[in-house]
Amino acid sequence: MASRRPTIEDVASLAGVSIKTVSRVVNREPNVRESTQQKVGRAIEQLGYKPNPSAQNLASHRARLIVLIYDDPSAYSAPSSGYIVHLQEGALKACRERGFELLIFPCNYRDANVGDEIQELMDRARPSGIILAAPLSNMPVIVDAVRATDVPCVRLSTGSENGKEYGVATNDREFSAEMTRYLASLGHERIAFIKGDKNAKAVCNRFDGYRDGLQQSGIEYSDELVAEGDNSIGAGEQCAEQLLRLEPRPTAIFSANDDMAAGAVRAANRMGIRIPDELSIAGCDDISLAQQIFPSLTTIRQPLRSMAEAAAKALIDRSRGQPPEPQLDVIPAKIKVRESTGPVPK
Amino acid sequence: MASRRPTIEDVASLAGVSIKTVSRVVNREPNVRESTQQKVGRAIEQLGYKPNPSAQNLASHRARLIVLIYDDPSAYSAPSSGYIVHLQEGALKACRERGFELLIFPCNYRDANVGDEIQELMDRARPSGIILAAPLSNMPVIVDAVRATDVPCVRLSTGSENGKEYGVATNDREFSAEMTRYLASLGHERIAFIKGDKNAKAVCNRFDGYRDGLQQSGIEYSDELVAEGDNSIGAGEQCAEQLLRLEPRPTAIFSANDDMAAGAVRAANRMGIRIPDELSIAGCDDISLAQQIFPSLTTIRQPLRSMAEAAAKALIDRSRGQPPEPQLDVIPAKIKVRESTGPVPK
DNA sequence: TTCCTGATTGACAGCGCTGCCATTTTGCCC
DNA sequence: GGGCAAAATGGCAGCGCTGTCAATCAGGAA
Repeated sequence: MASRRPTIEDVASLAGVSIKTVSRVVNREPNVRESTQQKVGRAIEQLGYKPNPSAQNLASHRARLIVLIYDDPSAYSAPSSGYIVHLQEGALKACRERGFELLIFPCNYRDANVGDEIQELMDRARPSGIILAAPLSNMPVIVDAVRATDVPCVRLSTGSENGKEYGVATNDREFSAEMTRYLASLGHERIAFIKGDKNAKAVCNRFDGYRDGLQQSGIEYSDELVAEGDNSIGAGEQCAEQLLRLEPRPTAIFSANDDMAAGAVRAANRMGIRIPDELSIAGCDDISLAQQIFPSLTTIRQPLRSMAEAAAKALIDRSRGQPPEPQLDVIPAKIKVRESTGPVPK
Repeated sequence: MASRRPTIEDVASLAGVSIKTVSRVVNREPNVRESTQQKVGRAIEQLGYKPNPSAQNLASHRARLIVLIYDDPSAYSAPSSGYIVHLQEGALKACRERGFELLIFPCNYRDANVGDEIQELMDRARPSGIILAAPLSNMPVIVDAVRATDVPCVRLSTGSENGKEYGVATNDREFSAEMTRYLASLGHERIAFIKGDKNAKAVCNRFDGYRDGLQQSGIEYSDELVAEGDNSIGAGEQCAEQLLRLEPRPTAIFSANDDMAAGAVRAANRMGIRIPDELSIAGCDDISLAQQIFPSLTTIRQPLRSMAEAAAKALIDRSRGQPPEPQLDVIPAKIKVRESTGPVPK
């Protein structure tokens, strides 16, 4: 049983064709007679043949590899791990289905030499494509470094300023407006908002959505009710503390992401403010943390898996010569109501 | 500038040696004169040469690749994402330093065809080694499937039953005893314990440690104070609820992992029991969730990063012909006191 | 000086596949 | 039946490296 792995030659001789024809079948190239495909297919089956990716890559000058670049979760104020894991899952799914591998690449954009690191990875791994996760997808340092490598790239959660490139995003502005209207429909009028990192375009869109929602609900916007964090839990905690010291106190806090919303929950708990009896809190993203804390967060389920999957799929298709069609693929998100929101207190 | 990437031949001719000598320098093989190494090194530097991994792999019959296999976080009751991300970080660090890549492979051990999936991955990627994360590292289905591939494997958090293989674990039993003694030192006498999945050896060791700790503190063990979950947050919540209905109520709950401890926090919050005033809760692992919930968890900082790093390092060394020395590398963990524990209520 | 040993270097044949181009076969029209 | 374009297949040279083994060199013993 310890025999050599079958190679394309074994398949070819068993099927009685040339290795080139086997290669054609394996790569689903056109112009192969149906009967030949069957014959080769059977031989592949029988021998349990699996192409050697190193040989494929070497001969074809590209690796069947997608790289997912994201903000290092161990770095200060990086998005929490749930966010990344969801992206990994989606990208992995698309890759597996197509015989590609996924390489993960956490990186710290505060490092002076991120650019070099990225360049080096590309040199070493020669991937067919790059997926750039938020918030990195909007940071000039990173985006420029990636562009310099001339490897095709899909940026996640970029705004419409995406330009000529293909991108994947959600309808941030719309769903944020919807969440705001939802809070208003519960009777809330003093609805505070925690803004996120200015670099993250998607997060900014959410602020616009918040204002839209207020207006649509006939509530006047007030600067006083807005705080700005850096997307981290700690920042959310601080912002919430500040907002909750206002007189009169806001009855709802809507945060541009779940991490900061989780921080707001911590702050409220610490200050002895009951959720949702005295205060409603809502987030965005629906990372796993949203369900793990108490009370669980009302949030917006961002289709992170689907987004990463669409991105990986587009890159792989493209590497096979099928350019992606839309310039910005918008995958809609929807509200998920949990325990942290309720009617306005009397 | 858009010139062809330099190959080993370019380096060889610039340095005035044969390509084989360049190969020797690149691979740090012995028996190369110091002066030659310098010469080649300079040429590599000057050209910015990077070896083509596909060519290396093809010629050497193995990929410079480590696979990290873990329980799919999207599957029911899987460990939370923080656990995995820490492992990824550690493994990635060791791989990067040595020019290896890390492939991630979440899998669901409940799937009937996990074995096939693993086999297929090995066929496709031909990695130099496998890191098996807990709790998969103790599941016969998975372990057998991995053994069948004859790819070297390091299992994480296995018990001493690890056999002839190299493994990495922590001193679970000892630190659990220590945590128990710590709780006892705060005056607690009714210290409950939430056991985890029987399959996870490490988690079982923690139960033994709990009993040791009780004994060392002169507290009698009682079956009544022990509940058993499946390592998930939901299970922790249920177990805690059950334990907190006992009369008299336990004043502390020690959980075999952080996820279940987080579930216990949820249960206590839901039941209106104040932490740590009325109830102390402690976990194990120090996953990021431990700091994100309120109150933050007193726990045991398990050196997940270091463990994964040691595992990857051992595999890479081994693939280079240096077999790892110890059979079970024990990396000590230590207690991290946060907000969830306090003196026993009067 | 010559010979021998071990350290150092080089030559070259693949590794298993794909790209390119040549060749054969097929189908169809006159 | 001949002629021809298109479809189908084959041949083969690499891709950039490593393994194997042969060749060369340096240094000391005889």
